[in-house]
Amino acid sequence: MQHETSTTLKRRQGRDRGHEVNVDLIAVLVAVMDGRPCVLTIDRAGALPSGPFELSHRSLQSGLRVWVEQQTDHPLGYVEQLYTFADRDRMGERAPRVVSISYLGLTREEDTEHSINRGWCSWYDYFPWEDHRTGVPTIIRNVVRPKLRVWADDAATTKGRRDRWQRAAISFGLDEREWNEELVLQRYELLYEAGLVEEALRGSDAAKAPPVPGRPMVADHRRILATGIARLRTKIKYRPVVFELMPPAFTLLQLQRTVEALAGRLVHKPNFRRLIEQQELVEETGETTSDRRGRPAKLFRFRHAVLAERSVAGTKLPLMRA
Amino acid sequence: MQHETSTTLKRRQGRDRGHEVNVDLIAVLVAVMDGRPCVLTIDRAGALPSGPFELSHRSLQSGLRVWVEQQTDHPLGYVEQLYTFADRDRMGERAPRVVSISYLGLTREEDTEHSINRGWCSWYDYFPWEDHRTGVPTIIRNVVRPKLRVWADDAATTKGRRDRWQRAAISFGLDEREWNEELVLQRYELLYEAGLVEEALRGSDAAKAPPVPGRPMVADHRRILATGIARLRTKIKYRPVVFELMPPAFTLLQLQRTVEALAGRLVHKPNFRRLIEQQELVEETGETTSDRRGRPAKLFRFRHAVLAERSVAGTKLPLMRA
DNA sequence: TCAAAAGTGTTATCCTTACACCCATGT
DNA sequence: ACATGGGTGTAAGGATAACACTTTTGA
Repeated sequence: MQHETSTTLKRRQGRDRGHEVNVDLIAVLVAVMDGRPCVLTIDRAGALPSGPFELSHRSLQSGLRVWVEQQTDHPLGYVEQLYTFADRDRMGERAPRVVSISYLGLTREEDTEHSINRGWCSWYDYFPWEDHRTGVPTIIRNVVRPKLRVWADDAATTKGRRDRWQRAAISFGLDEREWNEELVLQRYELLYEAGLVEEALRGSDAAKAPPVPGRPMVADHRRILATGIARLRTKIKYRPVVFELMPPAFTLLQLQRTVEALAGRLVHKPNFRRLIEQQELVEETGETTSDRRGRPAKLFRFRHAVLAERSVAGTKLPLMRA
Repeated sequence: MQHETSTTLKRRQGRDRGHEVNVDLIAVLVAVMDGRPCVLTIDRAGALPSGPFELSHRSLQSGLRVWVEQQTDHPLGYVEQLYTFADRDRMGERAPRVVSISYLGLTREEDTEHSINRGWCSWYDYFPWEDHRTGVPTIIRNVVRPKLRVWADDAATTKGRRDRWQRAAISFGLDEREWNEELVLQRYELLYEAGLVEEALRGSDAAKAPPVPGRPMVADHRRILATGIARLRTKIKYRPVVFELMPPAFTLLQLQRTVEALAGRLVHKPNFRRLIEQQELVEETGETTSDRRGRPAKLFRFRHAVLAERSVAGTKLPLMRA
């Protein structure tokens, strides 16, 4: 069995035909406007910008750029690959086989009427349970928790009921547990499994419990969006990616509000400022703002040098000194 | 431009033909045998187990399992997706267009002659500069550093030379910089860019400088392996994945040696033990070993409960208390 | 004067790191 | 005795979290 190299190579080199698949490139494009973390869709139905990967594309990323710029007139800045999906059953009814390679993109967008019309809307429209900036959303106590309770109790065995409830409680921070903002995908998948989001009910005609509030999206796009949010919430903690979402000059409070919009929770102002300055992520421009009420704030810009200077990796292992 | 939904949907639903691509599934299978972090290849040329994604496969993962089990007779345990590649130019000469979806798999393998014959070999054969357990490898001082120096000096401008050397120094921990074991992929890509690995020389017939030591692999498999190692070195720090590589019962030193094999550096024994026990990752089996010299060691097993109990996510933001 | 936002100082606590040392077993 | 590995104690230093407080502006 181990000496299949030659046949394997033949397959890789395409001499065996018949395994061709359609490959889609799909983008989660994020911008933060006035404290709202927004995602770009190409229509009201909630479809992320996407298009097929073609032989003419130089690479996956360049193919993605082509489609996004064509569909949205929006130039693409920072981009990173998210995940590749290909599950049957999750793409809606009788969908043909497609592999979706998803990407996360970060940009800046002015907060104008025009922008909103062009399909930017808050990701909390799709995930209302994710915004904890003003405390635990009431929807969790009033809707999510009771519905998950029912789902858990619906399990066949005692152990099944306990396991379901434990998963629910951990994901959503129930029963005195801490809320963990990074578990965006876990939460969505749990609701999907429990039949509590619209996407999960599409295949079957069975009369199920009405879903939890939160705008659905086309095909499995809401799952892809959840993947993107989760990735971004994790990444802002160890890489200076927030700055991709900021204008060239900004105040520390603006920066803080952007982080809070993404994380979906508030941060401690004095400590946040120290954290940023101590890490030498920013430098003063010399200017100040005074457009709003309150004391004028110093303007800062991102120190692009840190991208080269540091490799920033948390250790977390008790290494020996060299 | 924004109202392309219908055409986009048509494309997604495959009504436009002609964009079919071959999709390959490819596995980086890892096991640690006697202090050596091993990767499975299906031949002596250094080909990772792989095969085409077919319409009959239920999902990407299940397709992968089929191929790996067929090509290696090895059952697949823990699996996670790594990255999806599709660069032209990196697949060897005139290769046709292929999208490679790569996975990382962790297993246990007995350390027998049989195993070695079946294609397990140390990943440090492919990346000799990555093993810092016995100090900085001589190959870095004697080969890598001088060759990168030449490459850096070969840049057109002063700034180009400075930038190249800075990248080299950060990646490889030169000039008093700290070694960062997570930058496996960065290092390989840098060597590739500098024309210092065999894979980079394949296309051109130009007489280039001889490459740095380190076994090459088929197509871009060494890059995929580097991606897998990097992922694993990062992940062991925040998820209890090491245990996938351990036998059911083990001593703390065995666990430590496994971590060290993966990280490519030594850890501080007393602190390592405290870290493990304090996190309640393991529990005593009650037995002890005495097969070797030295005081008999307690045997431990992984507490599978922690997988459910905790969600383990580092904060790193100065959050406000709830 | 007050509200709102900018900023500074300081302390308590925890985690990481490092060092020092003792224990148990086989040769 | 000593080498090898197992195992504990503890103190220094740094990062984080929390609290209290001052400053500067516009209404």
